[in-house]
Amino acid sequence: MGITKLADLIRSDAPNAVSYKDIGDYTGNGGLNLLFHVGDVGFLLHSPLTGLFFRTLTFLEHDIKPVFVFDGKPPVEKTPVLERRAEAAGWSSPKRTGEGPHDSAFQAPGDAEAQCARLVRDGVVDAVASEDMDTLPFGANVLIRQLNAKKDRYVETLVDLCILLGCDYCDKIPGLGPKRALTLIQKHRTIENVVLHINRQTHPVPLLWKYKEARKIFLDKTETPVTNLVWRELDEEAVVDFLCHTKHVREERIRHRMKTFHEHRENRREERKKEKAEGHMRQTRMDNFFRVTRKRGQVRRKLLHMKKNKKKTKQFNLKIML
DNA sequence: ACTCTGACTCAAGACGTT
DNA sequence: TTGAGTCAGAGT
DNA sequence: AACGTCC
Repeated sequence: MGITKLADLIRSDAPNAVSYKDIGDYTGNGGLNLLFHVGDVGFLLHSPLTGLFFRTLTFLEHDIKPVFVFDGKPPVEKTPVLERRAEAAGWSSPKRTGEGPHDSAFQAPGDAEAQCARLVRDGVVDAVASEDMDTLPFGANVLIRQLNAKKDRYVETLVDLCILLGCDYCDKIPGLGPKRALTLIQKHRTIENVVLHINRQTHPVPLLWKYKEARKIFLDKTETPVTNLVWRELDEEAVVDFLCHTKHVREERIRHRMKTFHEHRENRREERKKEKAEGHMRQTRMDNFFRVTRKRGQVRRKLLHMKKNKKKTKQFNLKIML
């Protein structure tokens, strides 16, 4: 679990920091947007895999190029869990829990989350959507965008706040919840200072508190192992082969989706050509996106976070927090 | 009065047809 | 299973 | 919008 309370805090104390955008608003800007996903290898072993296929095409149709990172952990012991989840989703549990395409999947060394953050930070990708793609991405998939250069200070502040809110890497100060944490951090900036100003009776600092280690994990600036991602076009035959022949998905379904995908793409191509012919680059929706984002004047954090959010049916929303 | 916590509940994917 | 949302009760 | 199917 990530820092769940952060979502609450943002909702209550910085509602303006969130704006909702349709996924379509990213389309048509030259198709250069990258979006980023974290997944579990286990998902490739089971039925939701089909969903992954469909969703990926939806991304592509919006000029979003997804990058998938899978946790390197062996899914073996997790299998029962995944099966149960699959059942909960209304599917019969798959019989073949064999081997997924590990070799074709990119596995992140160490913590995938951290890896993702690094890729964003280094500008390799634009944004991160974390957690399964199956369940709704949420709190943990809030990942950071545009924390370059001078803004690092704010990142540090945010990190300290998150540690106070409670993260996976160290204890928190009991009795110190979101409200007080925010207030204290705003006032004192760092955990060290906060600690000096709290009532140690009512809010005892954990013994051997390893918040510095946690901080280090968050702020870790070391290597970005995967620097050069290579974009490969969709290989229809390979997909069909894997999904249909190996996983026994009905081929017609896949082909059909693939067909609409190509049609969609063709339409867009012509549209773009037509626009170009007209000569005038009219305001793209992307411009609007930035304008909206920037116009938040007094925001508490000069960070840009992105959050992917899914709505009932097929519409995707993006939350952008400044 | 405000804040924190824990215990509880609830839902949960994508497509196509009707 | 997970995570989100709500509520009651204890704590400040 | 609701529902059944997907495997």
